[in-house]
Amino acid sequence: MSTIKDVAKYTGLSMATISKYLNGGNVLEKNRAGISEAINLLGYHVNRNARSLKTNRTMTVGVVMPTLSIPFFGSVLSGLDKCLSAQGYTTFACSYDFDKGIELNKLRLLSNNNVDGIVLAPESLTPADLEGIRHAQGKDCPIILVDRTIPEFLCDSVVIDNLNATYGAVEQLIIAGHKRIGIIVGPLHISTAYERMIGYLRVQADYGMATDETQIKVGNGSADTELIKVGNYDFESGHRLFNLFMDMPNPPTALCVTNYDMTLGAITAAHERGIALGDDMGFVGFDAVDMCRIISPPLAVMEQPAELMGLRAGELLLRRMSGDAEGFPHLLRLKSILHTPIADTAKHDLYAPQSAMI
Amino acid sequence: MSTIKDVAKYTGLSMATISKYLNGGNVLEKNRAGISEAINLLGYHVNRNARSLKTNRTMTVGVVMPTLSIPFFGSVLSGLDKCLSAQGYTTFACSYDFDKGIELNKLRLLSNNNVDGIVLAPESLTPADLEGIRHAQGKDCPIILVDRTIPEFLCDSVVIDNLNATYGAVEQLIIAGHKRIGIIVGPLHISTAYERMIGYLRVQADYGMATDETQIKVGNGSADTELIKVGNYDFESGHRLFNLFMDMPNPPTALCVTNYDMTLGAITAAHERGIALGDDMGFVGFDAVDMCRIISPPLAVMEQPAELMGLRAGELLLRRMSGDAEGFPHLLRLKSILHTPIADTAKHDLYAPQSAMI
DNA sequence: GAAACAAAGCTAAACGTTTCGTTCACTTGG
DNA sequence: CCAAGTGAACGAAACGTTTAGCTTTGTTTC
Repeated sequence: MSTIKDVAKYTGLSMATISKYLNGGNVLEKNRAGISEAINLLGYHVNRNARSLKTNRTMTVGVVMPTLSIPFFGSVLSGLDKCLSAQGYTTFACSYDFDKGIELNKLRLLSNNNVDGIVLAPESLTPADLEGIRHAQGKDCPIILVDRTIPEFLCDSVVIDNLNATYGAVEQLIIAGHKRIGIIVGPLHISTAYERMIGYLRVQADYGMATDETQIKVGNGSADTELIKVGNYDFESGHRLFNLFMDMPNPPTALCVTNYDMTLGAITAAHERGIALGDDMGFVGFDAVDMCRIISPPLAVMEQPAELMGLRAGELLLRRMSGDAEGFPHLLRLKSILHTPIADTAKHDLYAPQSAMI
Repeated sequence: MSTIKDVAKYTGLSMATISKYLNGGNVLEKNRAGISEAINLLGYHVNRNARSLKTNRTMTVGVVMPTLSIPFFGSVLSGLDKCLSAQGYTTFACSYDFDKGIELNKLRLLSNNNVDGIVLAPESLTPADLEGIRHAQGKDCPIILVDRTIPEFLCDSVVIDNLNATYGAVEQLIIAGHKRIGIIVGPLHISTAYERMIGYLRVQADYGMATDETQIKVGNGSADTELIKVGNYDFESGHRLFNLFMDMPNPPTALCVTNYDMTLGAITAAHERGIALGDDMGFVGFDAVDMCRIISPPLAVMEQPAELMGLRAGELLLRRMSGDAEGFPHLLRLKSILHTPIADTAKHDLYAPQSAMI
């Protein structure tokens, strides 16, 4: 493998000049040509390790996700990569398979691994864990949280306006005349799940519905009430809880299901029971846009802009890595998009200050 | 950030000794203790760049996938990461979004990026492209192909026994008495799609069925015949082609659909038309295991061991990176698993020499 | 107690860049 | 014609490791 020294020797210039050329400095036109020729001839490539050793920047960012086996996080990663690779960064991706130990480990590994920045979709990490990480790393390496926040931990974050998402979804059902609306949410220690539940509660309060029966008892492990069921964000939960709802003596007339896998599970269960969602019962799902559009009758569905979320997180991270600390901690909430069978809501204006946030 | 020099100074030992300690060499017990203490106190971490510069190994592998937004490739990645991170490697993941230009670019980037190994699920790359890459990199950096092979390119690969997968799937349908069996395959320039089609043709030949009407005309862009439809491996294809089949004057009585998204599309279309798959018509899908199991009636489905594929690719790559070139090029075919509504086939013995391969 | 040997530690030279402080060779304006 | 100014190139030191080859120390053996 040839080095800068070889190129210098070949061209008769000094190493410093070659380096300047490589980094976009001023070099005479005739020398440019010579260097370029030499580089091609010798098959020279920059040695990123040597460069990183010297500059203390690796031009890599680490990404840590709960899993990569569901499309949502894959899309986030995809958006991130698009944004970052355009600026010459490469992305280290890893998942922790919902395991707290691995989550912390991977994060440690990355932060000792000299990445220039970190993007994390957390699940079980505490503020103390994160502080530990932040403290351990020498140079400061910005961290951006995506999709989920960590209570009491100050950090830049890019998330969905979960509260307004369910607020809007359930509002549609209310306007359609439903009085008894059920919801299937995720594990409540995950911020997205909690916020979605709050949106559900709030819209009903605002419309003067939903009295004591939607009272929740968070903290004792289960928040299940007659109309709120807590699942695990997986297919099986959606399927099981849909059936649970339908087996009630007085089932809800409409349902909101709050993530992709659970939506698939619920739709499947409905088909099995011969219930035509949308006709026989009100329904809004999450994320399964293609599927809900093509099904008949088409279903209303809330789309989370996963790829956009990755993109925005990337942009914010780029700013932080360039040393711009303005507005820290910055919280960016992206609007989700309600696709109704009638007409999609406008796709522009995806930013949303979460007006009604608790 | 403290360095080996600081640790050396603190302990009164030389840098060489500290390095020996870090790399598992012989160091006196009392010195071990001292070094360990110093490391904790000073918050020392190895600088991977300096180490890599010296050793010419980065302990990273690059992974290039068509997309990360579908669960299959995410699972492959997950398996890879599990295997490699256990040996101290970290994984660089990127996707090329089905774009040939990006595919080549990402690969180039990685291979100039000093990764120690590469895992690739190719789509449009030619043997010449790959040879170029191989030639450009100074030290040899092993490449493993996953899921798809490249014709006429010698390379270690880990793939599914696609031929036997459809062979087995369609055989089930034949045994159940079906005489007219349709198949929805993917783009035929992708090896998986082509092989799956061949399996379909061969089993029918073996059972003395399927004469001229299943003749294919590959090469003129479309291989569509009455019973073979070529889709794009996406939801919309599955939906559309299922309807196409059903709108025929003489539709098939059974159908095999050969990937996840198209299976979802087909199931959806069937529901819309009120066709009970499994009862009204024979059906075998691919990959949507959870869904097919929970649906009623449950559907037969062919599961591709995605995570295992990642695992095996990781193991093979580890061997290659350690310098063991035995048996190159090694082709590993993993058996897919047929889940029938009656009983799953045994899950052990996932290796399959593809006996009947063309 | 000397010779032989092994274990542990040390010195110093790399690895391939970047960058700081200089020098050199021109222009230009007065 | 000179002083000042400018753009391009240079020399050399550093970044934090690893490692070959050497020295010291300690133990065993006769």
